[in-house]
Amino acid sequence: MDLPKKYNPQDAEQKWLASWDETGIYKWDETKSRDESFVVDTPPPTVSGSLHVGHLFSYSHQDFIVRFQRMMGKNIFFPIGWDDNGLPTERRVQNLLNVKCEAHLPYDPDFKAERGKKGDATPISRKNFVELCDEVIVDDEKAFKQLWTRLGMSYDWDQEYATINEHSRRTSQFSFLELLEKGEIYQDEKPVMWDVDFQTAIAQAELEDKERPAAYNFIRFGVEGSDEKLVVATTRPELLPACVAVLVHPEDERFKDFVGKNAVSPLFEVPVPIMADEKADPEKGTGVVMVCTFGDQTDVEWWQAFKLPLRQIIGRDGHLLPVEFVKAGEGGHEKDTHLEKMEDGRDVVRSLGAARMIPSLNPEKANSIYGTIQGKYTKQAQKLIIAAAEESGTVIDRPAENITHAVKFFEKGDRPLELVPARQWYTKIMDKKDELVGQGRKIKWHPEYMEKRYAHWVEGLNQDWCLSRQRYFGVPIPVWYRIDEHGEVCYDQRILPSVESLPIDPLSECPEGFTADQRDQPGGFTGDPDVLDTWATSSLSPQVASQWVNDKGRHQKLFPMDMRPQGHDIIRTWAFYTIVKAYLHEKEVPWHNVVLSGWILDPDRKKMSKSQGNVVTPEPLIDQFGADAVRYWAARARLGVDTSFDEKVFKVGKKLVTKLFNASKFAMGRFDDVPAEQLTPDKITVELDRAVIAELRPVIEKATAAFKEFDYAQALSLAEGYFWSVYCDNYLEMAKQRTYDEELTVGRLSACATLRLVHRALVRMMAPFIPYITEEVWGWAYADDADMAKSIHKSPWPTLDEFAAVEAPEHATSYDATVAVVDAIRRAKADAAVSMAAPVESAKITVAAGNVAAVEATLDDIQRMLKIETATVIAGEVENGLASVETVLAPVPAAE
RNA sequence: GGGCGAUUAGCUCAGUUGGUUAGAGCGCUGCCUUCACACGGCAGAGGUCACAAGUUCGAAUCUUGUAUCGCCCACCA
Repeated sequence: MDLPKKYNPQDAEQKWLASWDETGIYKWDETKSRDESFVVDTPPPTVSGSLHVGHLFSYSHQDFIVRFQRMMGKNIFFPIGWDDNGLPTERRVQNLLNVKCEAHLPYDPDFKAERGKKGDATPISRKNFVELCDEVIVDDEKAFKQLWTRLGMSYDWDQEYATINEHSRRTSQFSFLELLEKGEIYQDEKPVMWDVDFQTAIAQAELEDKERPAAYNFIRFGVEGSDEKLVVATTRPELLPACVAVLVHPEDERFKDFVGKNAVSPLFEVPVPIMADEKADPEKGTGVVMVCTFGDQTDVEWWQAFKLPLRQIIGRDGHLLPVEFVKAGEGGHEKDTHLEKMEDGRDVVRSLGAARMIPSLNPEKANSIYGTIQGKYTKQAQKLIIAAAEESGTVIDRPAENITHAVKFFEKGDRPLELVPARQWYTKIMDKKDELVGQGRKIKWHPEYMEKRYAHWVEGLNQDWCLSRQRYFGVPIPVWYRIDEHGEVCYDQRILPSVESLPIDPLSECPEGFTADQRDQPGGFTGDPDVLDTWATSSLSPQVASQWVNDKGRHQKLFPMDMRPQGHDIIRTWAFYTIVKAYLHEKEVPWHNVVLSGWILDPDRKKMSKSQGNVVTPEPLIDQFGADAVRYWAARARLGVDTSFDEKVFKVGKKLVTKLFNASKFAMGRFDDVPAEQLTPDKITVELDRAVIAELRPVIEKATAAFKEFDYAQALSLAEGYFWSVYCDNYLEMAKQRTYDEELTVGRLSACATLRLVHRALVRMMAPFIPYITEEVWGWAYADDADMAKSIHKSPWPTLDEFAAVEAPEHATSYDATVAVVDAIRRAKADAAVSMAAPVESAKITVAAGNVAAVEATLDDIQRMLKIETATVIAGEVENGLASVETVLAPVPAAE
């Protein structure tokens, strides 16, 4: 065998990628049964995001498990998708092509965008915009594909999908329509969490708390028919004009007498009821809370509970809306909007925005003050209100107290969320929290404690899943509405598309039976302008990959899936919503296992992320260390554990690759001239060889068990430990002298068979982690074995059966006792500062009585390894129960 | 404030159901140019397992509490 002197990872990567592609070893076989398959719900990476080493890390984890399952004989379904749906792509297209989407515009089939266009953004229709997104992401997806391929991901590229492509849109819209029909989706108009910059509603899962400085302002409210004052503490004085009530705790003696009366807000002089409620905390602020529409979630709850009027002053763009204060108590003017009970029991805000009249005792003054804040952002309005209050001299009770408190933000947003009443679509989840927790329990989480995070999230949900987003690049909500003869949109008269027609864009396509010129006309129709939350589509990744909509048989074969790999940060979104969808559609769990990777932290233990500016880009790493070494680094981290980015580990990986290359080359060179047919387990007759195989058995057993439980890190550690220490450092050294025998003696045959069979097992145990070098080495000797496959990655995972014909060593302690003796002699040589190859004239070896026979059984190998002329083994007291040795070194030959 | 996780050698981490002197890699020190590999080998130094109390014949491992760090949730008057 003529083997190369050095291993070059780059060359090997190119060579084997081409080979794997050509032979199609990673292809899913559609004809195999579900039982024989292992099905993965791969996370589609956000293609417009930047790649960093964290991606290499977590994606490698999936591949370890998949490659193990493949070697276990499973038919692997390992698709790959691209998450190109949503805001990141939308922003990229806007910047790159200088366009903006205006949903109401008609589709222009001839529109062409130019890159780098200057000047004002060109307004285009939603359909045009989506088409541009499709174009832009092609390049991103190429870059990702390149990287995943090089990393050695064993994807079946025939199963590629994208979350915005036609199939995903069709699947997502189909899901929407099916759940609508089942009554699991409804439309409602109520206060929602609203981002004033993105101008869209968002869901609870997209919230992020941020600590912000604020100040308690102590503001005096008057009490009707009394000279007394009630002092309210508020961090949001700008909402004073939106105040609809004042609340105190029912048991609070200080305020008992006020309940039932009216308070009068300062500056605007709006009479509002003083009410009692348990939720008003006497300890907080002054114990008196003003209810505004809307300062926070509690305001919404009080507003609903007490049927308070709606005084919406914050607009969807974050500016203060125009309102008019009118004389209070003069009938006919009270046009505040209210919450109404619908026939189906839901509460709905009626006549939204129709009335912006607020009753005041002094409308002239109120209008004058409001005039200074109308149209301003909330922050400016706040300053102006405080200034006005200070100016009046009677409103401020005492100086403001500075505090910091958590404020809700959209996770991608820059300004706090507002609560704004709006018509949105929801998926019902509040009514099935218990069932959803139950579904989580049916799934195995790796690591296990992650299940609690899921359960806590579900238990803590306080609202249904808001599905609609007021954005452009996404899956359109497939609904049209009738418009009545007065031009009013009738939201309860929905027109739904047929399943066959999906996907549709209701803004550019007409419902059946209508023509385009009836759009937005009295008696005609209008399309729902919103798109679905990206999670509404991402949560269908199993159904998208399984072709649920198009091929029920195929879906049956793949669903529920075996494994969902993902980050723990998106348990509340991706994992949760996927569980929701699977439950709502099929009362099923989407997968049996979730495996959660940790994060990569920079050396300062901060999460690596683009916004922190501490990312390490992946390609140079692979260039420098090779894909195998990068994967090795990933494999050392257990699931769920955050890991710091440590370049030393890449070096260790590279060393392992080199060691495997060299050790393989050497080992194979030792048995190369013996026909493989002769190197069978039954030829392993020498005590040392049997002892070494006895050491291997538990390694195979434990690594297999660990891998079955998704603990790849443990499996690697076992294989690597055995390879380096037992195989290389000890066994190769001990057995190689026997392989130098000129005759094919029984001893040489036994050593060669051991070297080959153990090596053949070890290299397979490392194949899931370092697929390139193992494939390279495999090709040298084992690709033609009858019980193996051409590719190591299609060859069977090692089992004890392969060594069943090897008898156990005569002495149970053979290996340990032998190594103890070897170590003792090595120590003696090290103490004498001579080479390990230095000859020893005689050695008197003392071991525990029980080990004498064991050591004698391997003494010949020990002597040949350490060049010992004569050796005697005696029983005696030894420290640590191992071995001690007295050696007489041979005289050093005179230098020539 | 509630929950989850972590705390083991200078650094990065293993330590499976409590069991003899707590491990690995890197780094460090000394030695060995041994015919697979100097991207190597051998040997060595280095730890009161965060702290305290408890259970036990025996605790890094179990219980309780404390401290520090990380994450998630709640807290927005």
